[in-house]
Amino acid sequence: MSVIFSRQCEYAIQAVLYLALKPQGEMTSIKELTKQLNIPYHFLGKIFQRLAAKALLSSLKGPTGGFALGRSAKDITLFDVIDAVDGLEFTQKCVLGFDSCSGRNPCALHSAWGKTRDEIYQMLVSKNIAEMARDMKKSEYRSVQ
Amino acid sequence: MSVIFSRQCEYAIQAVLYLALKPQGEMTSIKELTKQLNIPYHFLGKIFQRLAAKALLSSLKGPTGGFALGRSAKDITLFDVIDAVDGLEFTQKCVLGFDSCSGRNPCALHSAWGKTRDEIYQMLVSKNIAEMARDMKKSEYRSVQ
DNA sequence: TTTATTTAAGACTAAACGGTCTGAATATGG
DNA sequence: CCATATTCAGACCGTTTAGTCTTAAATAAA
Repeated sequence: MSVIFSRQCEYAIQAVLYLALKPQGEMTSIKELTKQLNIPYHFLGKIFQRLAAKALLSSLKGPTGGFALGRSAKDITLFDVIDAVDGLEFTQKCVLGFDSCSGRNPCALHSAWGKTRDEIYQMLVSKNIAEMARDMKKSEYRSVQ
Repeated sequence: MSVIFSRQCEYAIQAVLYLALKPQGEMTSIKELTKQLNIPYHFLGKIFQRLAAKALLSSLKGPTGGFALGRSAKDITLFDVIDAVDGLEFTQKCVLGFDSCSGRNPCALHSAWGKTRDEIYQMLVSKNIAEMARDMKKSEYRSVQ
């Protein structure tokens, strides 16, 4: 089981961070991505297809084709990727699963989780993927291994 | 999709919190629990069966039978319940799904998530389920509605 | 002792998620 | 024009999770 985000969302994040290190506009093939990141080929194809439909990515068919970020890496956060893949349910649901949980009728973790959730939100929006990808590269980030 | 814990783990937590409000040793039937908490009858039966096998609950067959906490509510935390149902994977896995993520080879969220994860841990162990259940009752907690 | 009520156990079904396969469409370069 | 490399699209399959059903075993009370 994944921690918070679905498997395909994790893959999407990893692949988008990989694209963020490429020169703007350069096309990268699914083949390269899945080899470098160790992600199932056709599965990432599906995921990227959807992200291209939502304009988070641009795509081009044919040889020299592939995918690129739909806008500058400086203008994309992890939150954007998560929104596009998993949606934003996780920002709203009660962490203990109580349907009736609310400020007026709080569960035992309502306020504590509210604080944590805000922190997670900040974690996802305070840096763009260009910075994040650079940080990972700096600290000897290796995609495979 | 649930936030962090599986559906059955959420059910387990809800039901255990319900038991925590009962006089120690009093048996509560699956029927009462599933009615009050709006949980599928047979599913909670399965979940509680496993929790009884792990001694987190005690059980008794026959009329006047049912389930009770295996030890004092003061000696049980949500962490205990989560450990018994979902296990502790979520405390170890990389939030972005990188297999290779570690202190030496950190992902872009490694340190930020570490801090958040510690907070979540505190959230789960700093109060016992007796206190938690009382807190919820105080603030007009109603299981069904 | 009989009946009713409850958990125990395991097989079963349904839905969600992860992943694969195939063929068509599109673009490039020779 | 032709061969090749790529995405696009949709059907398909496998695994995990959620949830159901049935029967047996145990217990209590009449």
